[in-house]
Amino acid sequence: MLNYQTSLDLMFQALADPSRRGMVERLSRGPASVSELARPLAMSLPAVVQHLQVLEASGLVRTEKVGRVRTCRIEPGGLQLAERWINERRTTWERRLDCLGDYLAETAPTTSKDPETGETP
Amino acid sequence: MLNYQTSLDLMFQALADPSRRGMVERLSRGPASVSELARPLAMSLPAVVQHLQVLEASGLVRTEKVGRVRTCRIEPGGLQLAERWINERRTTWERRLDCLGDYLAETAPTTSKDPETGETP
DNA sequence: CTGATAGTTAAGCATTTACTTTAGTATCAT
DNA sequence: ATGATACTAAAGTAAATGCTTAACTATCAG
Repeated sequence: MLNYQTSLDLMFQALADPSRRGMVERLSRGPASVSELARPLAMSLPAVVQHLQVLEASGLVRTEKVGRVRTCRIEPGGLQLAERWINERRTTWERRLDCLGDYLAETAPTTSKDPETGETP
Repeated sequence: MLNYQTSLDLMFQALADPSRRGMVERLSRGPASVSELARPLAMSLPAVVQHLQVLEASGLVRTEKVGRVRTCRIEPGGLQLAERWINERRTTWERRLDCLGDYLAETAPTTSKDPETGETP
């Protein structure tokens, strides 16, 4: 089991490549084989498989081989980790802005002008 | 102006490093100078500045130099792009699951579970 | 069995990344 | 003016990344 930081590293790293994001987009519309994933991409099959390994390691995609075809699907809830991190940043930042708003409203309730220059920035 | 794909590349790439995420976390609690950002990190100051350049290029952070100190702050709405992409994937995937649920319910309404006993045969 | 399909393994290579050190340049306090 | 502070610029490096090609292994259809 990987720790939180490493999981986020792998997840964001996996999403940082347009081909890999393309694969995730394709897979969120339904499962696909490796060759199906490869078809729209301008690269060799081994390259696609390597991208796929990155996606699997990140927990975004799960694959399963039956016969000679490997079927790839979205790992449900795989994106949750990234989503959570982003939401935490947003709320921390928004809460801070609220406090700042309170502070400004309290300190200078009437001044929308710079008292030095008399200008509105 | 950068296109959508490149912006996502830069954003996710920027978030894929724990030091940079640490800086973003610090900055979402309020502005900081370069040295303040560097303090908790086990690396040289130039390294921190390089990370900062990645964050600026990604649109997550804005910096401004006054006198000899460069003040760094979160770029409001910088995370929106990543957030939007993730949400789009989630909804696409969830909608698909709904359809699949409909399909299963229609095709085999009685075979997955006995609604009386709750048992799976 | 034979050939085609689907994927795998391994090795190599150019580029990018994440640092480092060393040597600066402004700015500020005294 | 002098020294300390806060960066900045440049160059070098080890490791990671994103590919490639070539050769190989299963599986399936006829």
